[in-house]
Amino acid sequence: MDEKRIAAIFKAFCDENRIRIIKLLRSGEKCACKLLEEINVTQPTLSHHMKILCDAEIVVGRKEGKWTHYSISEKGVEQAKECLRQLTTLDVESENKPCCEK
Amino acid sequence: MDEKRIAAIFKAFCDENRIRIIKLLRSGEKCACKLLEEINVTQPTLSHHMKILCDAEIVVGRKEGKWTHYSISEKGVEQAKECLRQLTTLDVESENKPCCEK
DNA sequence: ACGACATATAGAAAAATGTCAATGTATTTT
DNA sequence: AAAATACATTGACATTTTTCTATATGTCGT
Repeated sequence: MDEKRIAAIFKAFCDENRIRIIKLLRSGEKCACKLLEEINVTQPTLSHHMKILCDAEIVVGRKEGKWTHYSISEKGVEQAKECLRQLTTLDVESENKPCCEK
Repeated sequence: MDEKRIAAIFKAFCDENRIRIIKLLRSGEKCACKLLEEINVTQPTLSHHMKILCDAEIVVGRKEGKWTHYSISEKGVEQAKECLRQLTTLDVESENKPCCEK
């Protein structure tokens, strides 16, 4: 995966309000109006955050009439975890010449 | 952990250059001058990114004479993984009233 | 002690992000 | 059909982040 996409995925988790939204969704699917009651932003701001979360595929939206129900995407979360794993797993294969020795 | 700290941890992973730096460190400890050769920023900008990575505890710096050797912190990475797990694990306990029903 | 080197810090400019008010688009309710 | 509701989009503004140049700090070699 390219750096830009990886960055987009983790951007989901680097705003305080988005973290609050994710925490709220742990208890299950919620519609935007419910989320709006719980976090202290205006409706357009919430909508903006939901877009970022959905683009990162951490959250999915399900439209039903005039409501949109959001929930955590198990698939997206797995991808984020896998991404974090790949990024941070040491590569023992590549021999690493010590650098900047005296 | 509070939202601010969680955000700080994941900020490590939401800049393209920092992701490149982390990828470089997978092959083992590297000094700043080596990293500088590989990513396309000035020395102060690299220094700035290293500070963010170290503050997030994803990377640790080891000073040795005039050099600073950076490496991925296994401990910090584990904490990030655990954090991601906790954030995204569904809470089956809390019953979730369906909201916004017709 | 002096010059060269490695890195950090300060300050400013540029770019990206978060926020809100106003407005648009569906859909539902009356 | 009109009003109300739920959500998205637009555009403006403020804040934060990224980046640079210039400079400071600390260490090494001579």
